[in-house]
Amino acid sequence: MDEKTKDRYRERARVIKALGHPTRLFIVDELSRGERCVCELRDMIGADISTVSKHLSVLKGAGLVDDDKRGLQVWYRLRVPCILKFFGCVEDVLRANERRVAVKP
Amino acid sequence: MDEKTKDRYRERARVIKALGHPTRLFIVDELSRGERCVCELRDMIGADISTVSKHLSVLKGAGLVDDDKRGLQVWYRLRVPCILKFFGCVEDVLRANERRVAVKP
DNA sequence: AGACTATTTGGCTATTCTGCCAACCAACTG
DNA sequence: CAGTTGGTTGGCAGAATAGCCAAATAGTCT
Repeated sequence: MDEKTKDRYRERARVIKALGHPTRLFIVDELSRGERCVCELRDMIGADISTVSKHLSVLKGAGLVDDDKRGLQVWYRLRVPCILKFFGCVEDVLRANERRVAVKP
Repeated sequence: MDEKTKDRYRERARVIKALGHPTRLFIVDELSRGERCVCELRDMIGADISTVSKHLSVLKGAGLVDDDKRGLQVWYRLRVPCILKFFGCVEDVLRANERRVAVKP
């Protein structure tokens, strides 16, 4: 595998890794319903605002969300909605896993 | 957010996190073309076989692949093919990112 | 200007993840 | 049965992540 191909996989992994955290997954889910400001997200998540802000910057760095300052608040929104379709597939995996546990204990 | 909802996000994140590594992404991509044994994957990846084996066990733990021993070799295959559709979306994100870099340097 | 609010950044510790080596296990071969 | 091959597991050192606090920044309001 040449270096350029490896780089391509690295970039892809970076995008996916950004989704691989419960809090960031929640944020993406929430943003799928519309724009949210950081303080709204912090209230829903219940973590320190600096923690929420860092999660948002991971999502932004991966190109998954965009932000936009209006007055004192910063509003975030989803940049690439197709992500959401993927969540259905993740649910399929989880359902299959539940069956697997039931069948082979 | 109640504890049950958090757990649900944790499970989803675990599945996605399993995909968030260049090597594992490569493996999934390769398995989308058919079954592969560990030694074939090791040759393509060029890492120690124990490293490849551990990546496979992460994927298996997440319910993304299944394995099956035949003779000396262990063959792996994708368990939930819908994953592949997602990769198209990841590419969309990367293309959008390239545009972003071009526009705002 | 000074006080106040919303958010980001820096820094730190604790935890998790990676990848290599060595040891081990399982199935085949002579 | 001894030797060989293909894979997994345990252990460890180094890298990357997460989350909190404190400090810095940027807009608003008086």
